[in-house]
Amino acid sequence: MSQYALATATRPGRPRVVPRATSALAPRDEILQAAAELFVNRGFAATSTRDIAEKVGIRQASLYYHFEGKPGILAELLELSVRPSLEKVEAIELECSADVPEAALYRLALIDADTLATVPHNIGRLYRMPDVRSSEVFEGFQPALQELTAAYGRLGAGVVSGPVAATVGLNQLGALLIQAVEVVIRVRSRGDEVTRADARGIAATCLRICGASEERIVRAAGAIRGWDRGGGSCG
Amino acid sequence: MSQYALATATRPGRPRVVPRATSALAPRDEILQAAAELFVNRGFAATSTRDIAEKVGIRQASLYYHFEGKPGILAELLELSVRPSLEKVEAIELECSADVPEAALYRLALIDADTLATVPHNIGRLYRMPDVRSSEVFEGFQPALQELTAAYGRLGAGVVSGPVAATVGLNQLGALLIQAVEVVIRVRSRGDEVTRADARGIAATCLRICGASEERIVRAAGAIRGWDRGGGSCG
DNA sequence: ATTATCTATAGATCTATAGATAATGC
DNA sequence: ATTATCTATAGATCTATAGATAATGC
Repeated sequence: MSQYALATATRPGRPRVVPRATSALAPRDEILQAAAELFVNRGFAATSTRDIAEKVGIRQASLYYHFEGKPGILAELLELSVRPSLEKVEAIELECSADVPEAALYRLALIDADTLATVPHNIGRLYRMPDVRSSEVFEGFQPALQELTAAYGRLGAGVVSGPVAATVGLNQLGALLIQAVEVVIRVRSRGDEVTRADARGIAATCLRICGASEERIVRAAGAIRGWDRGGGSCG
Repeated sequence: MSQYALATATRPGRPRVVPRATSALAPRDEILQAAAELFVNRGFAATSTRDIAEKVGIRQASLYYHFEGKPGILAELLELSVRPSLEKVEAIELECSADVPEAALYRLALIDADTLATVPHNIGRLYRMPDVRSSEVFEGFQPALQELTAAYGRLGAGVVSGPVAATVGLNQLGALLIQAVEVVIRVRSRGDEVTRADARGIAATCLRICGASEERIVRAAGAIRGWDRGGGSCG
């Protein structure tokens, strides 16, 4: 045996009946990938555990070594597409919503849009699918999603100007803003890519929805750039 | 027996094990209603024929007297949500696209938005669901949908002004316009109603997407009013 | 006779478990 | 010993058909 272990290093465990392609992914991640693509393109309920296994190149029963069935796989995929937002929303609210509320909203929208734009196989769609929404797994995520909507609402409320406040109710504002961010999902569904520049455009749209002036928007975008470099404090 | 047949007139056929509620609907339509609600709220693949039958109050096997299974029911629902548009698109294009293209686009968008707004249980969502899109039934509707997108593209192309034409490709324009109309589906999914006024606003949005001036939009909306009263000719 | 249901059920999935097996790693 | 697979299969749906039955209508 050479001391230079190759990428194709053989793993422990009985070999697959269809030999593994030289995939850099761990088996668990291979399964997540395959499931993501099938769930998004054919539907969650329409995808059987056998479909997933076939795509990976293993036997149906072998899935259960890595996951507790289809619901377990779904749970992990849902987690992947919201964790980044949830992790950062609290920090963003604390950091700077008081003095520059529009910067905070811009930042949250940008992170969200970016996550949705880069997450594999457009799994942001899962949240929109009725078979997912009515699954037991989804119930566990509902509180987190509502909290996220509420955060958008609070941040938006700090930005809104008089005429906007008169038109759109505060409890609708959060939903409206998330809606705007989720354009990313729709664009990707059409097969188009969403660039970092697109994401900034979407974040700006969120501020416009709140009635922010173009000047405030430019300032908010500028504040972000400082963040990305320096990190943390709200100059 | 009285000569005054009641609405609850007994029908031929063996009685149901769960007696019919006094539904004005024909059994076939009862099934369509129940299926529409389940397909949209739980998903097509996630809904079994037994679920549908239960909701109607009949036995699972009895569905097959009225439909050729789940796909047959789906086909009829899909039909319901596009037939009005398809029926009228040709007439609209012939009537007046040459002299007042913006009126034609406005009219088509309005009819579409109105259909999507009033169709029962928001069945416009079906076209967006991956389990539906990958079903065999859906393939049959794809040509009609593409033709509809193409019609939006042609009508839009007659309206676009220079700066818009420079930005958005002509083959994308149709998709973009349909996208705008389908906001109706999204709004209804949120639980909100879509009024006739909302539909007019969406039709106007379509013209704005093409870069039409507010004046042209007002004129287009006015032309419609003439139509609704008089019918047919393009003054 | 016609219509609209019913009951019963075969056959096709689909999920999930039990237990065997073939690798690596120590 | 540990890990990751395999084979085999029980039990739970789910779809779709065959044939019986209970109404109305003529």
